[in-house]
Amino acid sequence: MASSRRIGAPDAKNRTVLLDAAERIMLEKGYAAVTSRKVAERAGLKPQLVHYYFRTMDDLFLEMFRRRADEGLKVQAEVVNAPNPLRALWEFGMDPAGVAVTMEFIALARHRDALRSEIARYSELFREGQREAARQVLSRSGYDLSKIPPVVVSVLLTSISRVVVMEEALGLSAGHKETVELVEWCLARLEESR
Amino acid sequence: MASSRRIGAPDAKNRTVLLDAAERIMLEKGYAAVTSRKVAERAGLKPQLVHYYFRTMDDLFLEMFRRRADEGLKVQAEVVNAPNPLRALWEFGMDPAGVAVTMEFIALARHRDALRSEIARYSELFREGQREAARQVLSRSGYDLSKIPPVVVSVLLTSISRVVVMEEALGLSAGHKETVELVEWCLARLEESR
DNA sequence: GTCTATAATCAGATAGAC
DNA sequence: GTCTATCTGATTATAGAC
Repeated sequence: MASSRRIGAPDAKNRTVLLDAAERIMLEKGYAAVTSRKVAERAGLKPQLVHYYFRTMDDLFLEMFRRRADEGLKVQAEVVNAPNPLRALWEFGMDPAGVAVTMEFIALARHRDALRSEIARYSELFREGQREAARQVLSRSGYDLSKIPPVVVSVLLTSISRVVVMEEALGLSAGHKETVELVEWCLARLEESR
Repeated sequence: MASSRRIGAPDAKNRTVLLDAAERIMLEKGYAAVTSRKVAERAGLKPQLVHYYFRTMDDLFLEMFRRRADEGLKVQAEVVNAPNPLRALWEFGMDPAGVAVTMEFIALARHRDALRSEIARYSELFREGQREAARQVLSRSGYDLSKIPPVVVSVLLTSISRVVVMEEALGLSAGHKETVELVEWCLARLEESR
């Protein structure tokens, strides 16, 4: 049942302050540490204000995710205009903070349905942008798109960067150097005309 | 400060019951839902018993992880004896429950140091086992090991299976079919003598 | 439109009883 | 060796004041 309690304006300054605080906590301490008290404390506000601007903690997480994903889509749209789009996408995907926050949202989403479907929706947009970039690069370089479906390039770049960065964060690095070298060798070949 | 409170015997029946309950909750609802109350409820025991058998919740998580990882290492050691070891490893890595629990532990570990280093230690063992399997397969098939370092095969199989399974759980499947086909085509080539 | 006082519940942990 | 009574504090959320 939807509560009738009033909610703060979407463009209020404190709302943004709270989202910023929540995001920093999520990155530093994980999603489970994002409680109304800790968010408020970090924002320098009273805990009850979290519930004034966000009806529930789930709403807060949803807004955090949307804000970040919209920003990420903008960055990706610029990144694919680089001289070597695949290489630029790869480096974009190797950003430790980006990977960490994404992993937090995915872990959180496994059991929060609203967040889960929102992540799926946005992920599809990210993948579509990457697929299109790969399609252009591959066809420009003269590859047979029926043999190397561009979308596979997107899945591989996403998979490898995420797991390598995640493992580094855990203190595991076996095989990373060799794998990164192989990926970069492949990217160089894909982005060079034949 | 180490507490002097006594702790239950490692082989007590209820200790196992609690670990089982905790593992099911982690799989179904995520690590944040693994609280002493919920674990006890699922186990049909009193909440205080969790703290009798495990000094802290962190200890409980550590024991859950060790039990599972030891079991996983045993399974992997058998799997690499299959006729097509890489293919068998790939299928082992595509197990949704295995991936889900692993992801939960990794997310949890990012900010719990004891768990983090334990995961790193075990991950190294898993990777080493896979590396050795890949080394044997590749050299048997006549590949040049200096061109395709076997450890890369391990990193790639781990990365791709984890992310594909994770995305499926979110309801995202764009590019998966094509990627799985490519992986299986590669595996077939690697495991066939040339 | 913005914020506070307060309810109701849940969590981790320990000392001490059987 | 096994389990319980209980403390202390944190957490989400709402109704209502400014």
